[in-house]
Amino acid sequence: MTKISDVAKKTGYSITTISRAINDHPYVSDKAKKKIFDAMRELDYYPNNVAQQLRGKRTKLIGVIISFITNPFFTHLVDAIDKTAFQAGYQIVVLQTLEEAGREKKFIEMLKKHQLDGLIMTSLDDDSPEVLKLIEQGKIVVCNRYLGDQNIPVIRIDEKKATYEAAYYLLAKGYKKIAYVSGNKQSRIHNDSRFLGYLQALKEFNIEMDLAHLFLSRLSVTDGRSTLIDMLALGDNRPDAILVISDEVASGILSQCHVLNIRVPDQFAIIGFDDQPTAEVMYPGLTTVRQPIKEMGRYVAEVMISHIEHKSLPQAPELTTKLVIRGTT
Amino acid sequence: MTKISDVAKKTGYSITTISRAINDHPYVSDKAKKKIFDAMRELDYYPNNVAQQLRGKRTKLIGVIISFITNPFFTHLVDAIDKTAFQAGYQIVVLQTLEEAGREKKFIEMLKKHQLDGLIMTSLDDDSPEVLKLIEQGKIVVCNRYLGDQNIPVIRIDEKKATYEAAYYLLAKGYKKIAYVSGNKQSRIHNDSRFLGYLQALKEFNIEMDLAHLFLSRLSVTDGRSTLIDMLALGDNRPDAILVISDEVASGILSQCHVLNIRVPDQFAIIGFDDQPTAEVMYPGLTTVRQPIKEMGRYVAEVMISHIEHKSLPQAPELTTKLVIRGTT
DNA sequence: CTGAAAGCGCTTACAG
DNA sequence: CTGAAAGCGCTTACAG
Repeated sequence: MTKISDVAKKTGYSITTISRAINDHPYVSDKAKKKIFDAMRELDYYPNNVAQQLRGKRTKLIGVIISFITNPFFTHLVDAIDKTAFQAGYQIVVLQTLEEAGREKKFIEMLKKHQLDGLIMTSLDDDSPEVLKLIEQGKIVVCNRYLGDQNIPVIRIDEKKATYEAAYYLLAKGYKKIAYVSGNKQSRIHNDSRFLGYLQALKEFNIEMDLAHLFLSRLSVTDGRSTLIDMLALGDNRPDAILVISDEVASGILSQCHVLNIRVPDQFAIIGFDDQPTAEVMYPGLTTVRQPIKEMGRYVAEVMISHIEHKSLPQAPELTTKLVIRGTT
Repeated sequence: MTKISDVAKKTGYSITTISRAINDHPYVSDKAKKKIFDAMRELDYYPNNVAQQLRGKRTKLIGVIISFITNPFFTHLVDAIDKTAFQAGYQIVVLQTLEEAGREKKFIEMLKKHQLDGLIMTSLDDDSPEVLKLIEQGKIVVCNRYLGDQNIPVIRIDEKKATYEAAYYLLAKGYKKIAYVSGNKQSRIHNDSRFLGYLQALKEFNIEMDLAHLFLSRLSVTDGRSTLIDMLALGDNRPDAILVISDEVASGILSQCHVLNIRVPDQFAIIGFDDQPTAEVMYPGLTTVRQPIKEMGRYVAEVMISHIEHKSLPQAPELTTKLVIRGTT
């Protein structure tokens, strides 16, 4: 492995001068620079980043914790974060928790061990004092969905408004029995702004929520399929419209409608959430709440980098959702 | 920032002993261990990984280069790689090229600068001597699709067989004009085993390929839509079946069929490639070539780690594709 | 079982 | 414009 002293030996300059040339320091003669860069090329020398870090204290690595990398919402978010970070000279490390206990902890350790300059978390299980301290220090930035302590700053869309508008749209169209399908757990539903937005719309139309129309912990395409079957089992009390907090689950429901010869939107209107690429190619096209993923990703990356570099924070953009109407409503 | 000397001061033991306790070295008294671990907890001390690396020469980071993180094929591959690597104590760094020149080069530099222990590449533009050397040294492992130098070891499915079987299936069903739609560029098609498999099937049925039925550089849903329109423009010479080397593009074609009221599979039979989650929820369900992504991901990770740790290579699994028949054929 | 000291490959304040 | 030396936070061979 060639190292800086090899370049020094080859050129006759000191290690100090080689280092300065590499780091674009002024006060290195052009003659020296040329000789040094030539030697570096010949030796195929690249400075050992680890040694540089030990001095400079920066890894130029930002961790991004997501639950599943196979979820398109997260890949689009990561994509936006990556593009912004890359331009600023940072590299993203995608860390998936798989919703397994222990993984999150391990990733936070990576931060504490200085493997990472900062950590962007799209979910947060552990809100222990140490983690809160890291958030305060700007080492951790939380974005997207966090349903815990309300004092923690979180970058997110106006979630309540998003579901309020979607439910309102259905109600205004005359649908009366609107089911709510979410990946969220029972225990956390009371803190969930998306659920609150749905409730508010119902309230404005003087409709009482029917607990039988609440379907929780529905995460996958398969869950979507079984959710439709659960709904049909309600007989006369079955919903006439479905607000699903995930395009993935919505696509399972819609697909199952084809299997069972149920007409959409005649028998069931369906609204999804996210506007993933799939929504557009489904048949009929899936009406869904589009999230400003790119804007959110860019902004959260900017905030993270400002913290790392001790710069002033960028101005917050408006993170506005939009109901995209297609064929399922 | 608390460091090892802080722990030493607090416990009264030497730095050496602290280090040994951390690294589970034998010959540290239980009494010392207890005192040290307690102090570590109290101080919220975590060893600086960067300093450890400078001694140990390992970052425990493996880079994975993909073109787009928003492509489900890659996320599933990354998922499988990640799971295997995580178990072995490695963390994955997902690097997307966005097919932009320069990014790949930058990522290879990360390897040379020792930011990464190894690099898994799912595509490879730069086959310069230095890169070939890194491949030989086992620092870089190539998997999936690489259409260049035939002497480079690549971990991949039997691509020729995969498309041969798909095309054969269509021909055996009586389809005569089979279009071939690929994301590949014109200039690389002659090295593309998938294309060769298609040709071979045609040959066995004594059918000459029609150049008008060859659609290249088709990468996105939108490309799929326009491809269908291009086909319709062929009038009498339009294909009766379509072999698409991407579920994404296939979903664009299928969706556009709905828009234009074209019956599938009556007027067009369609076969995709990958068996992405979307394939199952399309209407009708998309017939497609399933790739053994998990097995491939696991295996490529195992090979990478064996190289890094100078262990003997794992046995290669059979990477068998399978034609999954649904409603579009 | 424990510790002093060298060294990993760099950067940077200090001196010239 | 250039260089000798200290030091970043660890690990490990050597000595006890």
